[in-house]
Amino acid sequence: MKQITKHVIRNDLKRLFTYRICLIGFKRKGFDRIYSHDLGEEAGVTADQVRKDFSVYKMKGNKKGGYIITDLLNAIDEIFKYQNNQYVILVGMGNIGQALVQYKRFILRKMIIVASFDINPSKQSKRFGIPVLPMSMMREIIDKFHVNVAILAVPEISAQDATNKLIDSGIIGILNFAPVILKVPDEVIVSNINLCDELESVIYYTQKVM
Amino acid sequence: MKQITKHVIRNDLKRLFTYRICLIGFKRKGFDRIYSHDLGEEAGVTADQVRKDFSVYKMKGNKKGGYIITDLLNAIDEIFKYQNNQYVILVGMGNIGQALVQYKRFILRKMIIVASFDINPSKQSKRFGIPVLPMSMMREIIDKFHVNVAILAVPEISAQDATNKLIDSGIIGILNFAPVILKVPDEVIVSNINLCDELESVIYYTQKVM
DNA sequence: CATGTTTTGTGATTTGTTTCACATTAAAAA
DNA sequence: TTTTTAATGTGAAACAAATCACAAAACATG
Ligand SMILES: NC(=O)c1ccc[n+]([C@@H]2O[C@H](COP(=O)([O-])OP(=O)(O)OC[C@H]3O[C@@H](n4cnc5c(N)ncnc54)[C@H](O)[C@@H]3O)[C@@H](O)[C@H]2O)c1
Ligand SMILES: NC(=O)c1ccc[n+]([C@@H]2O[C@H](COP(=O)([O-])OP(=O)(O)OC[C@H]3O[C@@H](n4cnc5c(N)ncnc54)[C@H](O)[C@@H]3O)[C@@H](O)[C@H]2O)c1
Repeated sequence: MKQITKHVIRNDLKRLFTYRICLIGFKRKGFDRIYSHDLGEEAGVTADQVRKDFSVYKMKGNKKGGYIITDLLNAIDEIFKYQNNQYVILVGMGNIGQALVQYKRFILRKMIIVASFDINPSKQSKRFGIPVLPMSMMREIIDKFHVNVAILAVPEISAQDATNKLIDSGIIGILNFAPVILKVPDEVIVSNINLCDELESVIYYTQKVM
Repeated sequence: MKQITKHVIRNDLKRLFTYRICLIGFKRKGFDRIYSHDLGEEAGVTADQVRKDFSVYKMKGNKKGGYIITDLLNAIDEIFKYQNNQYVILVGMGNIGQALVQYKRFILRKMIIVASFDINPSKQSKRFGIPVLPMSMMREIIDKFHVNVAILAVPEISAQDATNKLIDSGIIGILNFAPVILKVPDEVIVSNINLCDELESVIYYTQKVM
């Protein structure tokens, strides 16, 4: 077990995701070229930052002519290896879990929730488009679909237990919604979503402004 | 309208939130003092970082004796001004909106969703513990409860429209779940939650590991 | 009461990220 | 064809964040 749980997603990678969303938007509007300036405005960063990011990943544009959108999208896809669907599982079919399994955009981005798990048998009988299974079936599903990543949406009190079971079953990446710092081995990636913190931050900053 | 939408929550502030969660946990377990080392382990950062953060905000501990947990919690509360309840509204009572209005932890942290809004009249008749109102009542509620901050959970296509209406009605902080960069005036704070990006990042990092 | 140990507190240093400045290039205009 | 303009590309500089190193304090021990 590691002492320091790193769950930091590099900022430039986050920006690449943003760029991709913006680029898809521009493409849909009929553009096939884009200037760093315009992409920056849309993505909420400076043009310098855009060019620097592209420079780091060796994406080339045309002096005076801007960047070709499909080239950029291909390059980004290459960085993130988007050939195949990525299968994930979800644990905890409560309020937030049920919202997530119905989120269409995951599928658009080739991330498929193949099954969800819950200790509560009454959840297991409900229909959400994907099967809701007992915890005992976790390993079987993980092996069958070669799942590496899980979304964790169980109550705080159960989060570490569920994490242990996930790691035991072969999971090496967790998107964690419980406001808890999970103890995991070095090689496991954890990314924490803490909506209270986010909302509180916004409140904090609005009060600074006034 | 500003070109560069900054919606960055400073890193040390985020850590303060984490520290608070951990400190509350320690307190509940019966501790009243804590060493930077132990807090760091729980919070997933180094002991150095903990001490540095506290040093910046002038929170003092006792050489050899560690920090007094209630002192730290009071100091953090002071930084974030936690005397009063903070009222917020939510727009878009779809899958994610419904999960959020039922999230108890917001209330624990004194953030109260006083009302939600939806264009769909069929949502307006449903019961979720808080009223679901038509968009036309937004200004009235914002004024009545002195609301500054909104949670935005409408489809991407409606996000900018809804944002304009929110800002028009006096909102100056938005927690945005739509995967869209919102155009807002300089003084408005936007914090974007992009769950696709987060999940994709985790997948990306797990594939790097292998 | 001196000595050793543990822990805080913080300036100095290192590392990482963003911005700046400008050379380079390609297209458009003269 | 030459000049001007508008863009990219990237090393250097500035800035920000994290880590290091160690002095200072407090307590424990003999
Ligand atoms: N509701 C929200 O909007 C929201 C927002 C942010 C974070 N969260 C966090 O997400 C988590 C879930 O929140 P929720 O509101 O959906 O809670 P919930 O109580 O509605 O759902 C939790 C689900 O997890 C299941 N569960 C409990 N222990 C389990 C275990 N050990 N293994 C498998 N399943 C288990 C329960 O049966 C239940 O279906 C919590 O940690 C919460 O803090 C929720
Ligand atoms: N479902 C998820 O788990 C999830 C996860 C992350 C992000 N999101 C994002 O959150 C947003 C909502 O997702 P969802 O799954 O809840 O969608 P949804 O379709 O279930 O709900 C959207 C709700 O917004 C209402 N609405 C539409 N236009 C409106 C407007 N102009 N003003 C007020 N209300 C309006 C609709 O009536 C509906 O009730 C989307 O942008 C989505 O990308 C959803």
